[in-house]
Amino acid sequence: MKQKITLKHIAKELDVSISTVSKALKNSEEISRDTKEKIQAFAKLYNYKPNNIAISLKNKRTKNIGVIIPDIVHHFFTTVIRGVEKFANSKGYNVIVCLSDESFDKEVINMEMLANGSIDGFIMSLSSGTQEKNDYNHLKEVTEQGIPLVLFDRITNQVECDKVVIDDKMGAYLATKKLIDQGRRHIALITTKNYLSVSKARAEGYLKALADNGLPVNEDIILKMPSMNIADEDLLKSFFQESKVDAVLCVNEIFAISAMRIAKQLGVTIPEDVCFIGFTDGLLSKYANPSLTAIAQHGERMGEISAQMLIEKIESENEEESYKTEILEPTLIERDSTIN
Amino acid sequence: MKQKITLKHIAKELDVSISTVSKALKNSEEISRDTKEKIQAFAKLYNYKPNNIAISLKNKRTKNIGVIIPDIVHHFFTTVIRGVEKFANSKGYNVIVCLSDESFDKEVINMEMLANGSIDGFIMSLSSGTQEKNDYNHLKEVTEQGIPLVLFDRITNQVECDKVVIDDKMGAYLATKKLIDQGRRHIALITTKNYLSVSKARAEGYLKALADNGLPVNEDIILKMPSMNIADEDLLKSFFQESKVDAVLCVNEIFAISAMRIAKQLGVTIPEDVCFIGFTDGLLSKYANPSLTAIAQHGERMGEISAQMLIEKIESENEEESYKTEILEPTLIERDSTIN
DNA sequence: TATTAACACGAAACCGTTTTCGTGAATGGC
DNA sequence: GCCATTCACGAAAACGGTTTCGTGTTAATA
Repeated sequence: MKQKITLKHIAKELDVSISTVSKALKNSEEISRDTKEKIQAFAKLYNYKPNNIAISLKNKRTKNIGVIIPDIVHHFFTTVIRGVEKFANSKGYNVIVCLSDESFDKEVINMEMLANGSIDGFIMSLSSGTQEKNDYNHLKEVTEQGIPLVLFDRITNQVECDKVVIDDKMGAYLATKKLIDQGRRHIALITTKNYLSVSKARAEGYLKALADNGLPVNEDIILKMPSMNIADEDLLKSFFQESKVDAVLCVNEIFAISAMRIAKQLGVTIPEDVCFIGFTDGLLSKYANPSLTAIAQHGERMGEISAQMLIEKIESENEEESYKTEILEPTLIERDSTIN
Repeated sequence: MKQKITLKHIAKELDVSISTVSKALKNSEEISRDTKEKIQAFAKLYNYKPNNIAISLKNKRTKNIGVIIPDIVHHFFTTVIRGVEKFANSKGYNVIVCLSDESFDKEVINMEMLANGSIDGFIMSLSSGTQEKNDYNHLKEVTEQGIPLVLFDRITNQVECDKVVIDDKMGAYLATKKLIDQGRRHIALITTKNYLSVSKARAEGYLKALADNGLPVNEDIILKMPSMNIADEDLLKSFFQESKVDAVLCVNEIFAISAMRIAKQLGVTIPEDVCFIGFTDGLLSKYANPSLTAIAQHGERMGEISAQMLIEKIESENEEESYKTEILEPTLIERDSTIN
């Protein structure tokens, strides 16, 4: 096992001072050409690489960014991470990923772990626990310390920082409008409990589209699922048996896929009898049968933009506090679960 | 913006030395009770937290582990990360995730970035580029420096280190055996080019099952897809038109789902006419129509074990080089794409 | 020849901790 | 009242770099 070589080793070996070695390796003008060549050759031979930790301590810059997300086994979040990674790596940053597991406590613990020098800034999406509890002190503490923070997708207006979202309301509006234009009049909404910011915005878009087109709101066909990661199949079954609907908008893929399956079992033909549109254009939508028309959330783009905003803040000299909210436009990806 | 407080600040403020503060906060016996209480109260008031970077430099321990995977928008890898996160976090470690994007060069760059002090050890799965190139010098360099390394799933026997895999050969054997037991005689294998270690192992299991049951190998029904992330649909179509098969084993979910779709389009009924089994029991398998019988790879467990092995190596005192290979048993998850 | 400037390098501080060792003061024993 | 402990704390080195400033040597200038 060969030990990592340090400046001190090189200095001792070549009988010069540590500062000379440091400067020589940076090609400083101060050092004579002979000495530089000698030192550089030696360093290369022994594959010298400066120690990141020491540099971080000196510069007070880690070149790490912390990403805290609720869940990683989730297509949307992984695409965001990919976007973050891509941009961050191109700027020489590493990405530390922490999972809050939808829990407020874990979110706090993770932030505290990273906030003590491990990272230069945060990119995060709020856990449902945090949104439910409505407590954002851990975020405020971090921003007060001057650590840049970018919130994406699941955000709050109670914290001042940069934000990146897609226009969820518009997405739901687009989808609902599409269904209305196809002549659908009894459009169901399958969503979660209301504390998630995105669910709320999507419901608003749905309601606005109905209102703009003179359609009544029927509370009986707005179905709220108890969990967000899995659909309650019994609930869906009784729903489709009892309610007469000709279209369904779901706030996520899982709900949409499950709903389609149950509907098919009950003899419904898709899209003729009932059309389906889901949020989050992931693998499931693409490979569903019939394939699912979906609102694309552009996760990778979101990740890239988040990383870009964060790194700009990190590397900007001035202290002026100005925060932007970037709003991405959702896209309707038409597939076989709607007509045309 | 309140600056982070350091030992030095506390020391100056309370008019004691830095070492006294450090000891007091560690509840050292050396310091009098009065002084300790005073210092601890002050530290708590100003929410003092030691700087991780400084501690890392001092201890030569970062409490970070680096995970390098080929792709993150991939169910299996995300489950592994979740497992790693879970175990690592419970031991106070953070996880730095890097994506090699299936590229040898990126894998090398990522390793070098992290190997200079940023992490205490690596967990990784080889990129296809690396396996194709068959060059593992970057791994060897890292292990020679004494940095612990755990390889999972996509491994190589050319590097001495701890490894975690599932028994891919056994998985394929199990699946093929299952199909044979159901009376299937013309069992196709849909796989990738052979350089991926896992594909190779799975092909072996398939062949062994055929041989053990006296069935001939028909090269015409072993289909090799050009890409591993997406199925070539034209290839699949002509395959199902030309070959008469009564069962299909696929080395991943995407291939299986795509194959089922094409088959259905050609009038095949599943599972009566043709049975399907896929590798990687992910969301697609679960939500497919019909749902897909699959070989579960237990990604999360793999992640946990990898993290455990790595952290044991990191924290073990002795230098003795002994490496284990942990082999997990795959499980057949029966669903509607096979009979029973 | 004396002064000065350029050159090439080293000493030391610094980043924020931990930890070893030393030391002055208070206490105890005789 | 003297010596040896114990107590409570500080000084300083160390981790591995970067950077400012100082300095001895040489060469150019007056």
